[in-house]
Amino acid sequence: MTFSTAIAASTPESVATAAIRRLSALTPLAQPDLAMLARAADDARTYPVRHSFLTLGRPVAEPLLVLQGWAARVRVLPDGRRQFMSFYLPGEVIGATHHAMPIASATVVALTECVVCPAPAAAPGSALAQAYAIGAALDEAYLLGHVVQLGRLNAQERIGDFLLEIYERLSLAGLTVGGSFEMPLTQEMLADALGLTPVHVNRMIQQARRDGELMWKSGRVLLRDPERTARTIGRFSPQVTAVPIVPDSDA
Amino acid sequence: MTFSTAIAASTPESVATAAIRRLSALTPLAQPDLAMLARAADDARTYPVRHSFLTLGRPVAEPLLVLQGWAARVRVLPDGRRQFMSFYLPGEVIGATHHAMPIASATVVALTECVVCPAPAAAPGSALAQAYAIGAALDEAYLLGHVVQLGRLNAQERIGDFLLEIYERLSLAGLTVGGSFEMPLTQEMLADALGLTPVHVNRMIQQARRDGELMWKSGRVLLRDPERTARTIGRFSPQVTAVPIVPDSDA
DNA sequence: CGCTACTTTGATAGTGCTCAACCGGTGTGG
DNA sequence: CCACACCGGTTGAGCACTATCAAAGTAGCG
Repeated sequence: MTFSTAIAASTPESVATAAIRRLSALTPLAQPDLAMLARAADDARTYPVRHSFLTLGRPVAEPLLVLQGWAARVRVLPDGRRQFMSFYLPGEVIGATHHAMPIASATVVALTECVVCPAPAAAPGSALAQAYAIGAALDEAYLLGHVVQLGRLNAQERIGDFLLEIYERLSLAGLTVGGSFEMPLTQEMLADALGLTPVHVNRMIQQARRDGELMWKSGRVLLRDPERTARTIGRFSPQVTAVPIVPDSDA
Repeated sequence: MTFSTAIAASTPESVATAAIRRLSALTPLAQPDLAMLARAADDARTYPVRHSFLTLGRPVAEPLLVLQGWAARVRVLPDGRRQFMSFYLPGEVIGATHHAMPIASATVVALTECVVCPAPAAAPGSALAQAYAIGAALDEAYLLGHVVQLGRLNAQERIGDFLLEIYERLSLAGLTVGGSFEMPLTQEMLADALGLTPVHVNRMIQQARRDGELMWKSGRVLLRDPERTARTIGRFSPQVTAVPIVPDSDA
């Protein structure tokens, strides 16, 4: 209940506002879907940092919709090296097992305090089902982007690319304010996402600051010129709008 | 028709043998499914090296079952840097779009001459559907493994891990002979998969040879002691058998 | 025989890592 | 109210791993 109060305190917002905003951004949702989500949010539960939502090799329970907070898929090597493989932000679904694989292929832990609720089952063909599908596709696109990032970008580019991706993702949920956003990760966590050392992450961030690329103070990041940064990295942004939204007849 | 002749020439083998063997290894297939596969293989087509099965941002056509050869998902940065994100080996499916995303999130190219056929649609609940589902889960597990590899393994470990993974995957298709297997990738391609330089890949391979870890001659690799190598890297192998299968009669 | 593609080798530079210490804010207990 | 501990961020020195550039060696193929 530390920094999340800033969001939860403002009046007409429910705990599910950001998540609903993101899903609506993927596909405009109709009333029944919104009602389902509101109802599901009544079962919201709060989990502390380091809580494991899923454990590698253990069965997957129901899919969870993240309402607030950050979670991540992580793998820890026997010698202690750690790698974050992907992140779950508000409006994203943990354990959306499109394929009927009952076994978790990775551990999912809470990076911050997290509020989650059961992801309501979408009626086949509904807008919510569409939103889930797009979400799953984005998931994979982010993962592919992560591979490129780790394989072919240098430290500075990785940091820029990562922040741009987070910026885009949080924007979908309405969690950015004028190019700035909450970044609850420590530099050590960032290092574990980017395949770097905490010390080196620190140095590269400082250089980016000196170069006027970003501001980063007390858990909040401001990207000075996202477009320019994206261009210099050659960042590829998965386009949500790539899906033709044909309202009348679809799958 | 270069090295693949070694496989295709032997008599009772069809062009689909390896693929069928892999799918059967994922889940024992019954007669109707096998018949479907055999029929689909009649529509097999051969594509040359560098053929694009899918192109980033373009619509996805029908899913394709790889019968022979290797393909890969690739991303090329504006400045020419290249990264392979995942591979498709015989028995694996290109464009298995579990989520209804009509747009390709990556380009898929043939790394060798490839024989592919349309992946026959599986009846819901059939063994083939189950095989596809397990295949999709493995796909994701390999991708997650790739992230860890690029993020937290050094050059030698990456090479070892990669070869072990390929060894396991080819084993499912029956394409290994006593710990050795065809490895059609050039060292440059390997570098693009592992996020390294061709020169450095070459040096690390030579060191692995000197250390007695492997033999590598004219496109064929022999791992001397896979278990030991796996242990020293701390490799995590996704378990196919995690899915309950009735034990008494298998392939 | 000469091409082309791939592998190998050498020398040198640079990016990122390791180790170690210090700084600053925050929470806790005396 | 201050001492202390703790966590995360910051800094420095030195080193290791990997990249870069350039060239030579090798094998298949027309």
